Amino acid sequence: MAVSRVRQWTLDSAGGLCPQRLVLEHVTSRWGVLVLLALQERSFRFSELRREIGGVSEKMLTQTLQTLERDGMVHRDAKPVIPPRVDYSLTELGQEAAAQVRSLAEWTERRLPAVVRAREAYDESRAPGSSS
Amino acid sequence: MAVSRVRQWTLDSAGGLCPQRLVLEHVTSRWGVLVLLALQERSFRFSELRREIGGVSEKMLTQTLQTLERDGMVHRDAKPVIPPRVDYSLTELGQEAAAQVRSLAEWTERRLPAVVRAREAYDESRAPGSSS
DNA sequence: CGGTATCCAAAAGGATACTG
DNA sequence: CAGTATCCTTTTGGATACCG
Repeated sequence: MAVSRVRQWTLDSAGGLCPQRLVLEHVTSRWGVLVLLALQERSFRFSELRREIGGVSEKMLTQTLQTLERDGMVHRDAKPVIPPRVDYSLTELGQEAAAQVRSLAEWTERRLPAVVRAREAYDESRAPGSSS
Repeated sequence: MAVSRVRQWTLDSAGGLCPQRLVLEHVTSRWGVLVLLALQERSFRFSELRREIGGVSEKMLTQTLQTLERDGMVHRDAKPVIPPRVDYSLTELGQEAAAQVRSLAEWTERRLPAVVRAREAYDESRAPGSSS
């Protein structure tokens, strides 16, 4: 399969990220993950989504939504009313992305105990005083 | 299911990332993805892995490997010989992580054409001169 | 060979003020 | 309400030099 060729996933000739890597970056980015998970449930208005996620600045939410919209994952529905009302939802492509991300998120959650144990073992194995 | 609670995946009380989010960050990080994909094939020595991935600095490869080792994904086997020889391979947990990441990577690759089309449509719809 | 330590440039990200 | 524009801080990451 094509993905087995690791070099394909590294830098492009110009020193930037390859196209597929950019998409992966967008959907797994700090806020991208949370936007996809939230919108998978239902559509949200901008401020509503901001409250739902929590801790995200206006700037970053705007940027994340625009990136995902450009990538064809998010649909933006701006109603021409005053005050402005904009609804965000997932496209077909976005639903697929959200499903992938959710799968990864659920694996992470399932295996978190194993990771925590590994960390404790790792930290203890080189803790100061362990050999005195 | 637990992951549907988006708030659980956002910031912790101290303003940092929640534990599961940190793990996800590690396995989907720029070099973490490439390390997992490479080591899924076979084990590598440090310099060998560095060449295989390409474009990664010593510092970042070291950092990535240490993070993944601490998380219990990567096994580090340092042979006490001169010159030093260190082999890296995936643990059981790491193999699971690699499988998840590969699945996401393959989806990205499959759907890249749709993303590219979406981007073109997006860019063209607000290209200067489209309304003059 | 396989790292560590340090320094510095670049990029990400938050706070604030302002606009349609 | 839903952004945009600007500034500034924090984080990331690469280059270099050195060590076991």
